[in-house]
Amino acid sequence: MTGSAVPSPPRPPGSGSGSGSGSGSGDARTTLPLASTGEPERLRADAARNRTLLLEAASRLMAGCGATNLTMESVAAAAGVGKGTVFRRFGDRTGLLIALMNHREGLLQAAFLSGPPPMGPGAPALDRLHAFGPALMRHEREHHELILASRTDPLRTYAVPANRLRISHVAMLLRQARAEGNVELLAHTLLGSVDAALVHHLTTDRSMSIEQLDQGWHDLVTRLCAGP
Amino acid sequence: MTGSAVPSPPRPPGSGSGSGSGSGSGDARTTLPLASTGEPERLRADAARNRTLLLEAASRLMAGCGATNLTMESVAAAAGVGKGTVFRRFGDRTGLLIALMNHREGLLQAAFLSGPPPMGPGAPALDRLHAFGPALMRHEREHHELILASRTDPLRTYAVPANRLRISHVAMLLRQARAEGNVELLAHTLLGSVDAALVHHLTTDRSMSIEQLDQGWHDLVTRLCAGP
DNA sequence: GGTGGAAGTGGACTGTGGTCCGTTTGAGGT
DNA sequence: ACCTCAAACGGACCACAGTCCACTTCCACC
Repeated sequence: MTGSAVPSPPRPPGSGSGSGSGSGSGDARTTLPLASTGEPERLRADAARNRTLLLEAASRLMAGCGATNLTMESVAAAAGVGKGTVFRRFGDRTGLLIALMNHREGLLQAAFLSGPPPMGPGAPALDRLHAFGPALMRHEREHHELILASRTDPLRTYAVPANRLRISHVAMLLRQARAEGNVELLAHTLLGSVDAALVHHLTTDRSMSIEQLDQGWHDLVTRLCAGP
Repeated sequence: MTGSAVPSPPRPPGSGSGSGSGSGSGDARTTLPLASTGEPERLRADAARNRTLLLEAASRLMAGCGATNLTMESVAAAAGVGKGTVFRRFGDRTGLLIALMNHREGLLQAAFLSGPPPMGPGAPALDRLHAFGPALMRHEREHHELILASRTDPLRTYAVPANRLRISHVAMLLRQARAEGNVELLAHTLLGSVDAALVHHLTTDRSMSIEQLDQGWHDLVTRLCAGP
């Protein structure tokens, strides 16, 4: 089920939508903008159909050959369209991977936006924060190949809808938990500590266990939210 | 996993001679594995000469056209060698950029390894930590183009000598400052909060000032090192 | 039902990263 | 001096990302 609620950059150049989510005021609890970049503009029927075909083809090929071996031409061929179509729709290879990633992010988003406590609404902000890190780490581990492959340009990461949502969500929780300081910066710091690449490095090359990282997250959240 | 896609280069320079930076016990104060990635292995005279020619040519071209417009062929041509030579020496394009980056890291390393207090040895660890962040941010801003361009593969970052040195240095200072918890993880978190890409994003897209980020660093260091 | 034109399509084309392999060169051994 | 061979070299070659533009299809409006 390709929900098609997935935002994607129909316009290759991207250039980001202006000032989007307010720097310090948006409350994701009340507004559910989901992936903020807004719904993709209306696609013509054939374009929408091809978009779905392409995402499915890409997913299928990736499962078979791995993300690094995914070529634009093979995706186009597998979907039965021309190569130009892939580029028009997703801008570039990274854009395709990001679209794929956003598409798979749905479950996690549902869990922390509207799922049951302690991650979803209903639990105290601090509890939600504590629950968020471990869940995020596990999610990223599951999709780490795609996530890492889609990170070719470090700056682009910050424009990915899924990541923007995470940031604003964590920032909101920090605000609710009365964390002091620059909450946006704190949110980035917190999320950086469970970054997919970092987790992969620490568990693979530095032989840390995922439980150690969970513990690290708890410590960090505790320290950042603790009153003076 | 498709067998770690890193197309192991023929002769990647360095490869770290991973001395120590022990998982949890080494003290970088006494051992100076130094980044320098040293001059790696002994190169034949002609190879060494060409290596220098290539780095100079690359630096010159980059100054003129920017890192993104740097092509391997143009570097080879400018240095008066064949394209194969560039690849043999640096493995791939990213390898060349990383080598260039390591090369420019010298001053900063000297400053925190053996410069005057408060960053260099002689000052209390906590002071050194506080001084480190702002200096690092300014250094990265100065070279952000090269730094960002060299980050094509997120995992590779952790193998870059300069970054490994930073990590172990910060971890050492944290240990000396009696920070509790997983110091290696804390070091990554701390450094992540002043990551070049993040700083660029926050200052450029989110209109934060560098002084706000300095403040954020101080708060973070204070919280992470504060006793209970 | 027709029609104008914007949106979408496909595939030839280009530039660059990366590989391969036959040739050359430097340095240690005799 | 000469010999030997691993290391270094160079450039032809290949694959793939990304561009371009002539052509086709949808759909909003008559």
